[in-house]
Amino acid sequence: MLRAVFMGTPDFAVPVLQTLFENYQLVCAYTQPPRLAGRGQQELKPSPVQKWAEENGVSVRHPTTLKSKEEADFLTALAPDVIVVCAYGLLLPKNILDLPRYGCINVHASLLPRWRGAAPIQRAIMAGDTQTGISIMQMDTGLDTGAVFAQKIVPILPTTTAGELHDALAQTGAQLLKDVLDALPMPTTPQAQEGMTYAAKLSPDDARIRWDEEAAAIVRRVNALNPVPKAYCLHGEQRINVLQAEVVSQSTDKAPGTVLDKDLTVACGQGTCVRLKLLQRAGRHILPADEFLRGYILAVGDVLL
RNA sequence: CGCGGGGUGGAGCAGUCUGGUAGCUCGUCAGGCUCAUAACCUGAAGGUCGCGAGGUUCAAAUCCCGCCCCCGCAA
Repeated sequence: MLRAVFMGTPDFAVPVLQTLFENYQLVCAYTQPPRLAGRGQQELKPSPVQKWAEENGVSVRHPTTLKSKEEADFLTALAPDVIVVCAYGLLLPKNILDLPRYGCINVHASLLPRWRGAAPIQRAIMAGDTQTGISIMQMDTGLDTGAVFAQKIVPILPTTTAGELHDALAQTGAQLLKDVLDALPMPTTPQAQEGMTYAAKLSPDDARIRWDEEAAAIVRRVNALNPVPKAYCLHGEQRINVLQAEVVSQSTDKAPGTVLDKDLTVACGQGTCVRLKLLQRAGRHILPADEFLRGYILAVGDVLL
């Protein structure tokens, strides 16, 4: 049976970890060290991968770097046939990439070479892609540049949120990884030179709704940032998160950001309109538009910023 | 000790600063109107105001103390 080491950190990596645990000889899980997280009394919080691993009796290591001789020796002693990496957050030095018989295999949430990097799921939705997917690749020293074993497409609907896509891709990734591992040794295909894009990490600025964008783009932003970090706008001093919105087929000559009616239809760029469906003001729960309006006054004519 | 908002009839909120018989928009139930309705009219039920046989007071949703829970930002 294949002897594997896993390296990953967030929720997205857990299904992959689980697959390795259930189908192969998983000898160790690497993850990012516990970090200060949560509000109030900041507490050291283990990563989702660490949590799952500990609950299932998988030994965990969370070094701050893999470049030390100590880590290299430890990994060598584990003698894995393959190292599976999924959203780990640490660069793997060449000596480790070359250590296992089958090298290091990465599960990436995009159809490479499109969306290499940190936030492929959100960027794909935000860009209006109608499909994305999973790529299983042989890692090399570049950032998501390795040759690809297999890819699987996952569709993106106009209403698909990052949360939904995240879950779908995580499942698909775990499944496709298993297909590849079971087929090893398996040929790879170098990534195409064309069509390469980088999925930059989301910045706080990315979450701000820009009302001068067209309605469709605003909806994509809303979907891409749901459930985290949440697209938002301002009503005076009030921060209002928008969790769901839809394009409305009507036009307006009102300034972008203007509330047009009691159904929360809002003017966007080029005379387009969106209707806000799910909102949340700071400190409050997420609410459907009608309930939101029951306790918060967003009058027709008000302008969102 | 990272910053901050909130827990009030089933839902969402106001009332708390300036203590004094609990309010608003919905929902629910009953009846009416209507060809009909998620529309309209009338009436009704439903609240220990997060918890503490805590403190202050003649009197606490409101002031003070302790605890629990939820959420926004930041990480």
